[in-house]
Amino acid sequence: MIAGDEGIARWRKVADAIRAMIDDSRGAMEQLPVEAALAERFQVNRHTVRRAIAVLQAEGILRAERGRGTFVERRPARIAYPVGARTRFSENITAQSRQPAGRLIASGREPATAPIAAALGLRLGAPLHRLESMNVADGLPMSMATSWFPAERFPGIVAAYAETGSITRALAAEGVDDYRRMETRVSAARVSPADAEHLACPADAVVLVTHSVNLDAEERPIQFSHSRFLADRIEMVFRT
Amino acid sequence: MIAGDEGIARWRKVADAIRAMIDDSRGAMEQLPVEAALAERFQVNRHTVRRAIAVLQAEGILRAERGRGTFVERRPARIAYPVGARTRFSENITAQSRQPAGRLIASGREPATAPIAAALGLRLGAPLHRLESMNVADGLPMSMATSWFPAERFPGIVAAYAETGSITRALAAEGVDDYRRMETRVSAARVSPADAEHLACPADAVVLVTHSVNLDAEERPIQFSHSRFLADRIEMVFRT
DNA sequence: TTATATTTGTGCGTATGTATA
DNA sequence: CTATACATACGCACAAATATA
Repeated sequence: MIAGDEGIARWRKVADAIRAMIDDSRGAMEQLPVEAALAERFQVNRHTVRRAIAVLQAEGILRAERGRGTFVERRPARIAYPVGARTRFSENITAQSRQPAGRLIASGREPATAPIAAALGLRLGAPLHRLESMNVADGLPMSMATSWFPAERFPGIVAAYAETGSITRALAAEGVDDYRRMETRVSAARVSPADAEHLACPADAVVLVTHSVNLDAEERPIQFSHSRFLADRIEMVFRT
Repeated sequence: MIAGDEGIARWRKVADAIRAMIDDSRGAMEQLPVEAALAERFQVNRHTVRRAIAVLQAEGILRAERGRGTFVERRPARIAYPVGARTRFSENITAQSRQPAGRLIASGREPATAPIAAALGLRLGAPLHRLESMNVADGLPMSMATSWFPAERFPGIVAAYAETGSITRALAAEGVDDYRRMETRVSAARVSPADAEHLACPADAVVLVTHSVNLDAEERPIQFSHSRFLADRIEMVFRT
């Protein structure tokens, strides 16, 4: 295909060639030729083309749709998500004139594991309410979150969230007028299969993973949460 | 393979079964049976097993080595990387009794593009020094960074970095005794092929992507940087 | 040190399923 | 209903890296 490229697998060369095609078109190419045509053009088997397309899908450059074709992804700008002591999902989203919504996915009562007990200042095994939720902006899924609350202090937190779709309002219903975020730990990973299902994203999407602790006005921990934000839809902004 | 699972692809079922095997072993399983054995056990073609293994590799659960076998990844704990106004890579790393090192990968002189000019408060096309570097802790690559500095104010910044391996010391050599970080924007993505080469990581690794601006004591922007941290080696910690 | 076997990686051919146009 | 286009699955063959006798 190219001179002096003996040691490189064909599917890599095909992937590079397709990437170059897209770059060269400068945004003009919206759809890829069909797999059979690409296989013919590069003189390889259709499987080899498919492997190349698979990696380009993983890179977020292409999106294949069964029965329709393979399309070049135009990536939308990320929503900025300022994180600070007073971070609230709904406020962040409404501030960008988008429509926020929180949906209860699942909930349960469970004993505190070591890291959560430590974060919340509880004894090991203390009863917690676990709340799995999804956050949406303008109907587009943005993130999944798992939150733990001390069950004794917040007996009705799950019901309150189910009704209001907002952690802030659910906490208010349980008597917490104000709270602030203490620490946010940020990492990243591939989306889990279960989250991918809810977020309606590719199985190999990348998520920003955060762990954070919220404190009430008396500096008592009230919530430990673990959120997964779709990395191609959100960008976190920290001011220091 | 399992009753009542008609609509699910075989490779998915195999992937789920392997994931369950690993979970069930509770860390005891270090190596997977060979592909042929798995194909026999699950009564599928070897390609089907390979596809399942491919997704588990993408999830970071497995690592295949040609000629040796397929191994279960034990994931090492991430290094905490506190980010604040006074974030310095070397201080962060030494604070955890690890040995930091910065290496100059490439450099160049180029005109400011619109976003960089805006971030640095320069006119469009103003001359910049671009500095590509790699940061290492204990000999293990941690991140790649691209930094831009106003070329007129910092004519010798590249040489100073090449000599010291530290942005802080290079800026000091150029007359900046102190600086602070203004804003950090955090997202995530798959590693680029070029970065994967330098970081010696899998081609499908996930990176935390940050964009940040540093200011000198007079609040003048002195540096715009774009860093890519390997997400499985580092966790950023923001205190708010 | 040298063969040989083992194990993963690549590539092709073929067939069939499923969603879309 | 038919043709198109991507998705899944199997079988075969050989290459490349590693392990073992």
